[in-house]
This record gives sequence, C-alpha cells and structure tokens, in this order.
Amino acid sequence: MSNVTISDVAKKVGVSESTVSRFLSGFKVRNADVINQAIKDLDYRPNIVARNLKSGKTGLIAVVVPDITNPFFASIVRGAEVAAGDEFMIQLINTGDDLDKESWALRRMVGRVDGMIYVPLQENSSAVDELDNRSLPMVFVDRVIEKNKNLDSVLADNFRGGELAARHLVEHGHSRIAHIGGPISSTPGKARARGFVETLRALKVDLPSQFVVESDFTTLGGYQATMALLALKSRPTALFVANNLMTIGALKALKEKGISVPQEMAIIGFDDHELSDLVDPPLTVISRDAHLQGALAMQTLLEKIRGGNQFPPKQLKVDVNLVVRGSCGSTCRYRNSKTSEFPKTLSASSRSK
Amino acid sequence: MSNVTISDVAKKVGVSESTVSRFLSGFKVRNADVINQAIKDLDYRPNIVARNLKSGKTGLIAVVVPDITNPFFASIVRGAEVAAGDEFMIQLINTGDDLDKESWALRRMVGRVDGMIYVPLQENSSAVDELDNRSLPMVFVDRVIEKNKNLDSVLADNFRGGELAARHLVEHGHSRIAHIGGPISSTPGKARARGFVETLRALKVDLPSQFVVESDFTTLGGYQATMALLALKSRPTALFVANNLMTIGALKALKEKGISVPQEMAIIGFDDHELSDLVDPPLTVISRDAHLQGALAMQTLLEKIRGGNQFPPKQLKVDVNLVVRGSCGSTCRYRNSKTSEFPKTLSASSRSK
DNA sequence: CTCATCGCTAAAAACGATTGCAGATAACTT
DNA sequence: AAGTTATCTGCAATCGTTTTTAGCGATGAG
Repeated sequence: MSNVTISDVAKKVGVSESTVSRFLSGFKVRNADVINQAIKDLDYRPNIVARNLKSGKTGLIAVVVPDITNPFFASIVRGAEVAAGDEFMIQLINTGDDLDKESWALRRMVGRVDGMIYVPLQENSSAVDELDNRSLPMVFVDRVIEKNKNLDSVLADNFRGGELAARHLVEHGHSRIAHIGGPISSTPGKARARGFVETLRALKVDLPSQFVVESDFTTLGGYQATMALLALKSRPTALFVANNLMTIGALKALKEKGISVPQEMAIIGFDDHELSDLVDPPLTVISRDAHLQGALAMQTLLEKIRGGNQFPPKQLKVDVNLVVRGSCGSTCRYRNSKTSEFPKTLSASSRSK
Repeated sequence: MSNVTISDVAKKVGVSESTVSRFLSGFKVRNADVINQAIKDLDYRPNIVARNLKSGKTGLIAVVVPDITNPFFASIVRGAEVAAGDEFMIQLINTGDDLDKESWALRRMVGRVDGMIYVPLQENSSAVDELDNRSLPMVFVDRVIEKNKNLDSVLADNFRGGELAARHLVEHGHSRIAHIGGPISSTPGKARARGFVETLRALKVDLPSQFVVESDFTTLGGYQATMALLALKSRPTALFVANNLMTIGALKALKEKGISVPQEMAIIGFDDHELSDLVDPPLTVISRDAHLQGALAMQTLLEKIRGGNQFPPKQLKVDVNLVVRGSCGSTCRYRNSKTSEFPKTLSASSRSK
C-alpha cells in the first residue's frame, strides 16, 4: 500500500507537512536535500486524490465515443491522447449507440473529469442538459447536438465529402447513382447526404427518391440497404456509402449477389482504411484525418480549460479528400497497380470555419 | 459549477451533514423526503473526489495497451469496458511501443486507479517494478512479463495458433514455408513462432533459418520482412504472418511485387478482421475472440479487487481457431465464394490452463 | 540600537465527503 | 407512566493534501 503520507516524511525529517508540500511544489526550502532523501527512503508518493480534492481538478478528460472498435473513433481517441500531453489522461466511454447509456455516462462525468470530448449519438439529443450549464468544458467531435451547435466542435467537411463523391461518380459516366446514408438525425449522416443530393441536382442528374436510403452506420445496415437497392426493378449503377462500416456491409452484399465491382456497380466509401487498397477491387473513398480531428479537439478543449471561458467557442472543420483507387472503374486502367501505398504520408490540413 | 455541497443541503433542510450523507447511503432517515426535495432543488451532486479520498477507491480501471488503433486492442478494451458494468470506468493509456512512456504511465497509475489491465510491451521488462509490490491489482492480457508471469493473465493459445497455421499450410502441400514473427521478446511473438517451428519439425518439414524472420508487429515491419523473403535466392511458397498489421504489410509487399496469392505465395495471417474476406483473395487467418479476452481480464480483475488477494492468481487462455478462406489456395475451389459471412456469430470458448 | 525587510517556517484552516461515538428521540414492554 | 430498547441524530474526527496566516531569526539601513 501507498500508506506513507506527507506527514510521515515530515516527521522523519523533523519539519512540518507544509514544508514538505512546499518542497514538492518546487519552492526553495532549507533542508531540501534531506527531505528529498526521506522521500526516496520511504518511497513516498503524493496521494493524487487528496491533491485533486484540494485543487478541484482531476487530470482526466472524458472521451465519449459510440464505439472504439470502429477504427475511425479509435483514431480520434488516439489523436486526442497524443495532444493531451503529460497533464491530462483519457477516460474512455463507449456509448454503443445506446441513448440511455449515453446520458447515464454524461451525468456521471460531472466532477469526475476536467473536460469532455464528445461524439454525440443524435443531433436532436438533449443529453447535454444532464450537465450543469457551464460546469464542464466540452468539445464536440465529428457530430454535434443541434441545440448546442454554437459550442466548440471539430467536424469534417462532410458536405464537401458528399459533393466530391457525387462529382466523381458523375465524371465516370454514371447517371443512376444511389446513396446509402447514415441516420439523418446525425451530423455527418445529414451533411454527407446533402452534399451528395445538392451536387447531383446542380449537375442535373436525376435522383429517384428510392435511391437515397437512410441507414444506421453499421455493417448490417449497409448490407441490408444494399440488398434493398439491388432488389429495385431498375438498379443504380453506382453507390456512395456514407461511412466505413456500411461500406463493408455493401461490399459483402455485392459479393454475395455476385455483382462485379466496378463493372456492374461502382462504389465509393467514406473513411479510409489500411486494407482499403487490398480489397477487390481497391476501394475508392472519401477520407479525412481522424487523428487530426481528435488532436484538434483536445487542443481546443485544453485552451478552454486553461483560459476559462474567455474565448468564444470555435467551430473547426478538417478537410476531406478523394482517394481514387479502382472501385469506381476506368481510372484503374490508368493507375499503376504496382504502386505501393506504403508508407503513407499523413497530412491533412485544417481550417477555421 | 457544482458548487453546492452536502453542507448546503444540510443547512437548507436544517439537519446535520451526516444525516444527509446517511440518506445518500441509503440509511433510514427521519426527513427523507424533504432532504430529497432539497437535493433536487439545489441540484446537488456529491463530490466524487472527496468521496474517493475518504473511501480510498477511485472507481477507475486503467487499461494499458500499445495502440488503440489496432482493432485487436480496441476489441480488448471494449470487452473490458462491457464487463466492468456500472461500478468502474476505463482509463485508457496507449504506450505506443515506447518503453519510457510505458513505465511513466505505470508509475502514474498508483493511487489513480483501483486496478489495471495491462498489455506489456516486452516480456523481459521490469516496468511492473514501478508499482509498489502488492498495491495495484493487475491482470495481464495477451502478453505477460516473464518475471511476473505467475500473476493473473488472459492469453490466447498462441502456440496452438502457430501449430494450426503450420499444419494448414503443410496440408496444402507446401514444404517451403516462412514465418514472419513478432518480437521474440513478446509473449505472442515467441509462442506463435514456437508453435510454428515445432510443428514443422514434428511434420519433418525442413525449415531454413532465413525463413524465420523476427519483425515488430507493425505494417511496415511486415512489409520489409516480406520484401526480404522475396529477395532470397530460393523463395518460400507460403507465409505465416504472426499478426494483423504485419499481414497487411505482407500483402502490400506481395501486391507491389505483382506476386499472385495463393498461386505464387500462400499466406495465412493471425487475427481476423471484418475486411479479411473482402481482400483479394479472401484471407485465411488464425482468429481468437479479443472481446472475450478483454472481458475475462476485467472479470478476473474485479474478483481480485473485491476479494482481496485471497484467491491464487489464475492464468487463462482463450481458444484460437482456423478460419479458412482463399489465401492458402486449393480450398477456395471447394468453397462457395458467394456464402456471406454476415452476420457473423461470435463465439469463442475459454478454458482454464 | 531600533526598526523594517527578507526568507523561510510551523500551525491551522480549508477541500467535501464518511463514520464512530454518545446522546436524543421514538417505539415498545409491562 | 415508567423502564427498556431500538432508531435515529449531531458532533467531531478523519482521509491526505494545499494554502493562508502569523511568526521567527537573520540581515541591513538609518
């Protein structure tokens, strides 16, 4: 047990507790070296909890994500941790798409952490109301809550992602393009769909209403949505899928139905993966730097924590970009398939909104 | 701010702090309902840190992994979190293959958490010595530290994994089989290699020393190791790669060199992935249930925390199993490639060692 | 020689809860 | 109604720090 307290050290040296405390805080103290020695001898370690009680800080930042096994969220968490440096450590919460768990967790965070990085489940949620109004510094990542959208956030340029995808498919000659989207109640689900739909409209490409399917960001959802699209009397010839997991589901459905990509169906996903260029055919995707998103969120949060609420909230966006591989056809002819993508240079810029 | 303390509540009701405290702890109290009302009115929330100081508990479990962006570790963390239930929350630390960061983190954990689930970087590490001897309940997952291997642990049956892989390749007629292993200084690196090597010996298959390459569990490492093997005057015809990332690296190398799988090179990996059956060709792997490993670790840890050290440490192992797809050849002919693997049933059993 | 200044120190008061103890109130007995 | 328990209560101590306050001895100026 770390039973040895500051008072033991003080007693051993023959000074008061306050002197030891001051020594620990870096003040000049008369018997510095003998105190130091005593600390080593006794293997004294300050009780963090007591220190926290006095200071009112915990040294913890909550990172609340839907599911850490989604590589995209894992990257966010990693980025956040790296940016946190030595001062703060990460408390991880998976909400698992469960609204009850989400609000339970949020309520619990008050007083346990100094700040929160938060990927909410739904835009119309009132989960944040659980928190006392100004008590917990918070930054949204990837998604926001509608009624709190004036708070700090670090999103991706989802609208532009949808636009890039639509444009890319149209440029490849497609005119029957479907979209498997995330929940319309989530920030990226909505924005990606909007970018897609509005771009097609601007390009005068007809978009039957059955071609826009709202799904749920899961593999199963993507699979089912694809199956539904394939069951239509007149199928689409191309597919824009709004996240990584649904894209996997879509690919499984296409494979199961024996539909060749990109000949019978072109497909473009959202969010890159190390395996994306190894699937058959290599997957064209819209990508963005999730690590950077996490890091920016942490940075923003730390500014808030350190600076009080003196700065106005800021809404950041990271760029998206198109990674062309083979799954949309044609370009794979021009592409040197022997070009290794390894090692990959990670460089995504960010810009203020 | 959660400025309102138990004393405010007491004052408002006109009782002593201890009465409010007892009410909160579920004791029978005379003016229970008026206290309850006051708590609601003031929106009082107990200060967790103060409570922790008194109780000596923090309600936190540290989960220390090399890198959360590796899906395998993400699953461990998720499994651990699920098994933790309501009582404990997760503090996540990525050591990032950095020994200094690892011991820094471990030292820091004392007093901050009630227990630790720990994937150490190296078997011969002395990182655990940072901790006071019996102060912090701990369970190793996936890897152990040699000198502490009598402590609790939840490993995979790595030796059997190596055996299954070797046997599978031999059964497919290969006699020139190479192994790209993890660091020999890590538990799974060593055990998988041993299972592989000993099985080949038992089967009387010759194994040139250059065919056993020690790498580092990274994508880059797998890539370089594969390149080295391909540069040999007499190449292997099959490859057993000891983890998920190195397998990706190996595939990238093979693709870059234009070597067809499985015709020119069969390959079997370790650890499954949702994308594994979508790569070209579908990847045969040794898999195990990482989620279960994490859950078992948490369960074991909680027993330790609740029961004191009255129980002897236990070493658990989860089963591995062979998932046959196309990357080792032949079987893909007999395999109905249209069979979807979705939805996937997750069921791995565990057994005590 | 006196008084202010400086650099440090110990003692005591927080931080916000829980808990042992002794006393007060309530609930039964007879 | 008085005596005996059984419940519930407030006081004060405690958890291990930090921080404020007041004071102490040495130094330097006038």
